[in-house]
Amino acid sequence: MSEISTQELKKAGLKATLPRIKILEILEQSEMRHLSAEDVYKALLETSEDVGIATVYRVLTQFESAGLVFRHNFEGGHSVFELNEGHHHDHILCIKCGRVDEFLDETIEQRQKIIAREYGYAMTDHSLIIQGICPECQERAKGKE
Amino acid sequence: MSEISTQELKKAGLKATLPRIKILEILEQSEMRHLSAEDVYKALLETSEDVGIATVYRVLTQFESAGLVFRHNFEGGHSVFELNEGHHHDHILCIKCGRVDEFLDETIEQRQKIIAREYGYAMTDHSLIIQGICPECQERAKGKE
DNA sequence: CAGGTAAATGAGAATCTTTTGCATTTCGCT
DNA sequence: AGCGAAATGCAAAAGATTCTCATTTACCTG
Repeated sequence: MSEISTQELKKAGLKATLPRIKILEILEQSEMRHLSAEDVYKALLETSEDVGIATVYRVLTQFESAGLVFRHNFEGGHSVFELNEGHHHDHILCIKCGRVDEFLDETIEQRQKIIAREYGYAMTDHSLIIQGICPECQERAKGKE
Repeated sequence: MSEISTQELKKAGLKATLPRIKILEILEQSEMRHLSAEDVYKALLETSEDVGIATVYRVLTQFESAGLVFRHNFEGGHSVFELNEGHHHDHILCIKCGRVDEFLDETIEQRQKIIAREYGYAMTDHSLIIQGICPECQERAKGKE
Protein backbone atom coordinates (compact mmCIF):
# COMPACT_ATOMS: atom_id res chain seq x y z
CA MET A 1 0.00 0.00 0.00
CA SER A 2 2.95 2.30 0.36
CA GLU A 3 3.88 1.41 -3.19
CA ILE A 4 2.28 4.48 -4.64
CA SER A 5 3.99 6.82 -2.21
CA THR A 6 7.27 5.11 -2.91
CA GLN A 7 6.83 5.79 -6.58
CA GLU A 8 5.99 9.43 -5.99
CA LEU A 9 9.09 9.90 -3.91
CA LYS A 10 11.36 8.27 -6.44
CA LYS A 11 9.82 10.35 -9.16
CA ALA A 12 10.57 13.45 -7.12
CA GLY A 13 14.17 12.34 -6.81
CA LEU A 14 14.03 11.38 -3.16
CA LYS A 15 15.07 8.15 -1.55
CA ALA A 16 12.00 6.25 -0.41
CA THR A 17 12.65 6.02 3.29
CA LEU A 18 10.12 5.02 5.87
CA PRO A 19 9.71 8.48 7.44
CA ARG A 20 9.22 10.07 4.03
CA ILE A 21 6.65 7.51 2.96
CA LYS A 22 4.72 7.89 6.20
CA ILE A 23 4.75 11.66 6.06
CA LEU A 24 3.63 11.73 2.47
CA GLU A 25 0.76 9.40 3.30
CA ILE A 26 -0.28 11.57 6.20
CA LEU A 27 -0.37 14.60 3.97
CA GLU A 28 -2.42 12.71 1.41
CA GLN A 29 -4.85 11.14 3.82
CA SER A 30 -5.44 13.98 6.27
CA GLU A 31 -8.83 15.59 6.02
CA MET A 32 -7.14 18.91 6.79
CA ARG A 33 -5.42 20.34 3.77
CA HIS A 34 -3.09 22.55 5.80
CA LEU A 35 -0.91 20.84 8.36
CA SER A 36 1.78 22.27 10.58
CA ALA A 37 4.93 20.28 11.27
CA GLU A 38 3.50 19.63 14.71
CA ASP A 39 0.29 18.28 13.18
CA VAL A 40 2.26 15.86 11.05
CA TYR A 41 4.35 14.82 14.02
CA LYS A 42 1.25 14.10 16.11
CA ALA A 43 -0.26 12.08 13.30
CA LEU A 44 2.95 10.06 13.10
CA LEU A 45 2.83 9.31 16.81
CA GLU A 46 -0.67 7.96 16.35
CA THR A 47 0.52 5.53 13.72
CA SER A 48 3.06 4.51 16.35
CA GLU A 49 5.90 5.35 14.02
CA ASP A 50 9.04 6.36 15.79
CA VAL A 51 9.94 9.49 13.90
CA GLY A 52 11.55 12.52 15.47
CA ILE A 53 10.26 16.04 15.03
CA ALA A 54 13.57 17.02 13.48
CA THR A 55 13.00 14.53 10.70
CA VAL A 56 9.51 15.88 10.15
CA TYR A 57 10.95 19.32 9.57
CA ARG A 58 13.72 18.00 7.38
CA VAL A 59 11.37 15.93 5.28
CA LEU A 60 8.82 18.70 4.87
CA THR A 61 11.55 21.06 3.78
CA GLN A 62 12.79 18.52 1.26
CA PHE A 63 9.26 18.00 0.00
CA GLU A 64 9.02 21.71 -0.48
CA SER A 65 12.28 21.82 -2.44
CA ALA A 66 11.11 18.88 -4.50
CA GLY A 67 7.86 20.67 -5.26
CA LEU A 68 5.68 18.10 -3.51
CA VAL A 69 4.27 20.58 -1.00
CA PHE A 70 3.83 24.28 -0.50
CA ARG A 71 4.86 26.02 2.68
CA HIS A 72 2.69 28.89 3.79
CA ASN A 73 3.57 31.37 6.48
CA PHE A 74 0.30 32.08 8.15
CA GLU A 75 0.08 34.35 11.17
CA GLY A 76 1.48 33.37 14.53
CA GLY A 77 5.00 32.45 13.57
CA HIS A 78 4.54 28.93 12.35
CA SER A 79 4.36 27.40 8.92
CA VAL A 80 1.75 25.13 7.45
CA PHE A 81 2.30 22.67 4.65
CA GLU A 82 -0.08 21.70 1.90
CA LEU A 83 0.19 19.06 -0.81
CA ASN A 84 0.93 20.44 -4.23
CA GLU A 85 -1.89 19.15 -6.32
CA GLY A 86 -1.00 21.17 -9.32
CA HIS A 87 -3.44 23.99 -9.03
CA HIS A 88 -2.34 27.26 -7.51
CA HIS A 89 -4.74 29.07 -5.24
CA ASP A 90 -4.88 31.69 -2.54
CA HIS A 91 -6.38 31.53 0.92
CA ILE A 92 -9.13 33.16 2.88
CA LEU A 93 -9.00 32.40 6.54
CA CYS A 94 -11.15 32.96 9.57
CA ILE A 95 -9.49 34.84 12.40
CA LYS A 96 -11.92 33.34 14.93
CA CYS A 97 -11.92 29.62 14.23
CA GLY A 98 -8.95 29.21 11.92
CA ARG A 99 -10.99 27.77 9.07
CA VAL A 100 -9.25 28.03 5.72
CA ASP A 101 -10.91 28.32 2.32
CA GLU A 102 -9.22 28.45 -1.01
CA PHE A 103 -9.92 30.55 -4.03
CA LEU A 104 -8.41 31.49 -7.34
CA ASP A 105 -9.14 34.72 -9.11
CA GLU A 106 -7.75 35.20 -12.58
CA THR A 107 -8.16 38.95 -12.45
CA ILE A 108 -5.95 39.17 -9.39
CA GLU A 109 -3.43 36.73 -10.87
CA GLN A 110 -3.12 38.88 -13.96
CA ARG A 111 -2.83 42.13 -12.05
CA GLN A 112 -0.02 40.71 -9.95
CA LYS A 113 2.00 39.84 -13.00
CA ILE A 114 1.46 43.32 -14.37
CA ILE A 115 2.48 44.95 -11.10
CA ALA A 116 5.65 42.87 -10.81
CA ARG A 117 6.54 43.88 -14.34
CA GLU A 118 5.86 47.55 -13.61
CA TYR A 119 8.31 47.47 -10.75
CA GLY A 120 10.88 45.57 -12.78
CA TYR A 121 10.69 42.44 -10.63
CA ALA A 122 10.93 38.92 -11.99
CA MET A 123 8.05 37.41 -10.08
CA THR A 124 8.83 34.05 -8.53
CA ASP A 125 5.91 33.64 -6.21
CA HIS A 126 3.17 35.44 -4.38
CA SER A 127 0.93 34.92 -1.44
CA LEU A 128 -2.43 36.46 -0.85
CA ILE A 129 -4.30 35.87 2.35
CA ILE A 130 -7.65 37.42 3.03
CA GLN A 131 -8.57 37.46 6.69
CA GLY A 132 -12.09 37.75 7.96
CA ILE A 133 -14.81 36.11 9.93
CA CYS A 134 -16.41 33.08 8.39
CA PRO A 135 -20.19 32.71 8.07
CA GLU A 136 -20.42 30.34 11.04
CA CYS A 137 -18.48 32.60 13.37
CA GLN A 138 -20.58 35.58 12.30
CA GLU A 139 -23.70 33.62 13.26
CA ARG A 140 -22.17 32.60 16.54
CA ALA A 141 -21.28 36.21 17.34
CA LYS A 142 -24.78 37.35 16.52
CA GLY A 143 -26.24 34.81 18.90
CA LYS A 144 -24.19 36.14 21.78
CA GLU A 145 -24.89 39.86 21.50
CA MET B 1 11.06 67.67 20.60
CA SER B 2 9.38 64.62 21.99
CA GLU B 3 6.28 66.77 22.43
CA ILE B 4 4.74 65.63 19.19
CA SER B 5 5.26 61.96 19.93
CA THR B 6 3.80 62.48 23.38
CA GLN B 7 0.69 63.94 21.82
CA GLU B 8 0.37 61.08 19.38
CA LEU B 9 0.61 58.53 22.15
CA LYS B 10 -1.99 60.28 24.28
CA LYS B 11 -4.27 60.56 21.33
CA ALA B 12 -3.92 56.81 20.81
CA GLY B 13 -4.86 56.24 24.44
CA LEU B 14 -1.40 55.23 25.63
CA LYS B 15 0.57 56.64 28.54
CA ALA B 16 3.46 58.67 27.25
CA THR B 17 6.35 56.74 28.73
CA LEU B 18 9.95 57.14 27.75
CA PRO B 19 10.30 53.81 25.96
CA ARG B 20 7.13 54.41 23.98
CA ILE B 21 8.20 57.90 22.94
CA LYS B 22 11.62 56.67 21.88
CA ILE B 23 10.25 53.75 19.91
CA LEU B 24 7.71 55.90 18.14
CA GLU B 25 10.44 58.34 17.17
CA ILE B 26 12.60 55.56 15.86
CA LEU B 27 9.77 54.33 13.68
CA GLU B 28 9.17 57.83 12.40
CA GLN B 29 12.78 58.71 11.78
CA SER B 30 14.12 55.48 10.36
CA GLU B 31 14.88 55.52 6.69
CA MET B 32 13.69 51.92 6.53
CA ARG B 33 9.94 51.70 6.52
CA HIS B 34 9.86 48.10 7.73
CA LEU B 35 11.60 47.38 11.00
CA SER B 36 11.79 44.17 12.97
CA ALA B 37 11.64 44.26 16.75
CA GLU B 38 15.34 43.56 16.68
CA ASP B 39 15.95 46.54 14.40
CA VAL B 40 14.10 48.80 16.79
CA TYR B 41 16.02 47.39 19.72
CA LYS B 42 19.35 48.00 18.03
CA ALA B 43 18.36 51.56 17.19
CA LEU B 44 17.46 52.09 20.84
CA LEU B 45 20.84 50.86 21.97
CA GLU B 46 22.45 53.41 19.70
CA THR B 47 20.56 56.24 21.35
CA SER B 48 21.96 54.82 24.58
CA GLU B 49 18.49 54.31 25.93
CA ASP B 50 18.25 51.49 28.38
CA VAL B 51 15.23 49.66 27.07
CA GLY B 52 14.86 45.90 27.16
CA ILE B 53 13.86 43.79 24.19
CA ALA B 54 10.79 42.63 26.08
CA THR B 55 9.57 46.20 26.25
CA VAL B 56 10.18 46.66 22.56
CA TYR B 57 7.90 43.72 21.81
CA ARG B 58 5.30 44.89 24.31
CA VAL B 59 5.29 48.41 22.95
CA LEU B 60 5.13 47.35 19.32
CA THR B 61 2.23 45.05 20.08
CA GLN B 62 0.45 47.87 21.87
CA PHE B 63 1.11 50.17 18.96
CA GLU B 64 -0.43 47.59 16.70
CA SER B 65 -3.52 47.31 18.90
CA ALA B 66 -3.75 51.07 19.01
CA GLY B 67 -3.55 51.24 15.23
CA LEU B 68 -0.29 53.15 15.17
CA VAL B 69 1.60 50.47 13.28
CA PHE B 70 0.97 47.47 11.09
CA ARG B 71 2.59 44.12 11.74
CA HIS B 72 3.50 42.07 8.70
CA ASN B 73 4.51 38.44 8.80
CA PHE B 74 7.11 38.13 6.14
CA GLU B 75 8.83 34.85 5.40
CA GLY B 76 11.32 33.37 7.77
CA GLY B 77 9.30 33.50 10.93
CA HIS B 78 9.75 37.06 12.04
CA SER B 79 7.51 40.07 11.98
CA VAL B 80 8.23 43.53 10.73
CA PHE B 81 6.48 46.67 11.84
CA GLU B 82 5.57 49.67 9.77
CA LEU B 83 4.07 53.02 10.76
CA ASN B 84 0.43 53.40 9.88
CA GLU B 85 0.39 56.46 7.74
CA GLY B 86 -3.18 56.10 6.75
CA HIS B 87 -2.78 54.61 3.33
CA HIS B 88 -3.11 50.88 2.89
CA HIS B 89 -0.76 49.15 0.49
CA ASP B 90 0.65 45.75 -0.36
CA HIS B 91 4.23 44.63 -0.72
CA ILE B 92 6.52 43.29 -3.35
CA LEU B 93 9.75 41.95 -2.02
CA CYS B 94 13.03 40.70 -3.37
CA ILE B 95 13.97 37.20 -2.31
CA LYS B 96 17.64 37.90 -2.95
CA CYS B 97 18.35 41.18 -1.19
CA GLY B 98 15.27 41.69 0.94
CA ARG B 99 14.32 44.98 -0.68
CA VAL B 100 10.69 45.91 -0.15
CA ASP B 101 8.52 47.99 -2.45
CA GLU B 102 4.95 49.03 -1.90
CA PHE B 103 2.04 49.16 -4.26
CA LEU B 104 -1.68 49.60 -4.27
CA ASP B 105 -3.92 48.24 -6.96
CA GLU B 106 -7.58 49.16 -6.88
CA THR B 107 -8.58 46.29 -9.12
CA ILE B 108 -7.11 43.81 -6.69
CA GLU B 109 -8.61 45.59 -3.70
CA GLN B 110 -12.04 45.38 -5.27
CA ARG B 111 -11.74 41.75 -6.26
CA GLN B 112 -10.76 40.82 -2.72
CA LYS B 113 -13.88 42.37 -1.32
CA ILE B 114 -15.97 40.54 -3.87
CA ILE B 115 -14.29 37.22 -3.11
CA ALA B 116 -14.75 37.62 0.64
CA ARG B 117 -18.42 38.32 0.04
CA GLU B 118 -18.78 35.31 -2.25
CA TYR B 119 -17.47 33.05 0.49
CA GLY B 120 -19.64 34.70 3.11
CA TYR B 121 -16.70 36.13 5.06
CA ALA B 122 -16.72 39.51 6.75
CA MET B 123 -13.33 40.70 5.59
CA THR B 124 -11.24 42.28 8.32
CA ASP B 125 -7.88 42.42 6.66
CA HIS B 126 -5.78 40.98 3.91
CA SER B 127 -2.15 40.69 2.99
CA LEU B 128 -0.68 40.30 -0.42
CA ILE B 129 2.99 39.79 -0.90
CA ILE B 130 4.52 39.35 -4.31
CA GLN B 131 7.93 37.77 -4.23
CA GLY B 132 10.45 38.09 -6.97
CA ILE B 133 13.87 39.31 -7.92
CA CYS B 134 14.35 43.04 -8.04
CA PRO B 135 15.90 44.78 -11.05
CA GLU B 136 19.27 45.21 -9.32
CA CYS B 137 19.54 41.55 -8.34
CA GLN B 138 18.60 40.50 -11.86
CA GLU B 139 21.44 42.61 -13.21
CA ARG B 140 23.82 41.20 -10.66
CA ALA B 141 22.83 37.65 -11.61
CA LYS B 142 23.34 38.42 -15.27
CA GLY B 143 26.82 39.70 -14.60
CA LYS B 144 27.82 36.46 -12.96
CA GLU B 145 26.61 33.97 -15.53
C1' DC C 1 4.18 70.30 44.13
C1' DA C 2 4.40 65.93 47.23
C1' DG C 3 2.19 61.24 47.44
C1' DG C 4 -0.32 57.26 46.15
C1' DT C 5 -1.68 53.94 42.83
C1' DA C 6 -2.12 51.53 38.89
C1' DA C 7 0.29 50.82 34.94
C1' DA C 8 4.73 50.15 32.73
C1' DT C 9 9.40 48.51 32.70
C1' DG C 10 13.87 45.62 32.94
C1' DA C 11 16.14 41.45 33.45
C1' DG C 12 16.13 37.09 32.90
C1' DA C 13 13.72 32.83 32.65
C1' DA C 14 10.47 30.40 29.87
C1' DT C 15 8.19 28.99 25.62
C1' DC C 16 7.60 27.85 21.00
C1' DT C 17 9.15 26.74 16.55
C1' DT C 18 12.69 25.31 13.80
C1' DT C 19 17.54 23.93 12.89
C1' DT C 20 21.92 21.61 13.74
C1' DG C 21 25.65 18.26 15.26
C1' DC C 22 26.81 13.81 15.60
C1' DA C 23 26.65 8.93 16.35
C1' DT C 24 23.86 5.28 14.44
C1' DT C 25 20.82 3.23 11.01
C1' DT C 26 18.88 2.52 6.51
C1' DC C 27 18.56 2.62 1.38
C1' DG C 28 19.92 1.46 -3.05
C1' DC C 29 23.21 -0.80 -5.58
C1' DT C 30 26.76 -4.41 -6.51
C1' DA D 1 25.12 -10.43 1.71
C1' DG D 2 27.86 -6.08 2.00
C1' DC D 3 29.44 -1.16 1.18
C1' DG D 4 29.14 3.79 1.16
C1' DA D 5 26.38 7.64 0.99
C1' DA D 6 22.42 9.51 2.54
C1' DA D 7 18.95 9.70 6.14
C1' DT D 8 17.54 9.46 10.92
C1' DG D 9 17.01 10.10 16.12
C1' DC D 10 18.20 12.42 19.91
C1' DA D 11 19.50 16.11 22.31
C1' DA D 12 21.30 20.44 22.27
C1' DA D 13 21.16 24.98 20.04
C1' DA D 14 19.28 28.90 18.02
C1' DG D 15 16.04 32.56 17.05
C1' DA D 16 11.91 34.96 18.00
C1' DT D 17 8.65 36.19 21.20
C1' DT D 18 6.24 36.06 25.73
C1' DC D 19 5.96 35.79 30.63
C1' DT D 20 7.16 36.57 35.69
C1' DC D 21 7.93 39.51 39.12
C1' DA D 22 10.33 42.93 41.68
C1' DT D 23 11.14 47.78 40.84
C1' DT D 24 10.17 52.16 38.66
C1' DT D 25 7.37 55.64 36.45
C1' DA D 26 3.45 58.47 34.76
C1' DC D 27 -0.47 60.66 35.97
C1' DC D 28 -4.02 62.11 39.11
C1' DT D 29 -5.31 64.10 43.60
C1' DG D 30 -5.00 66.98 47.57
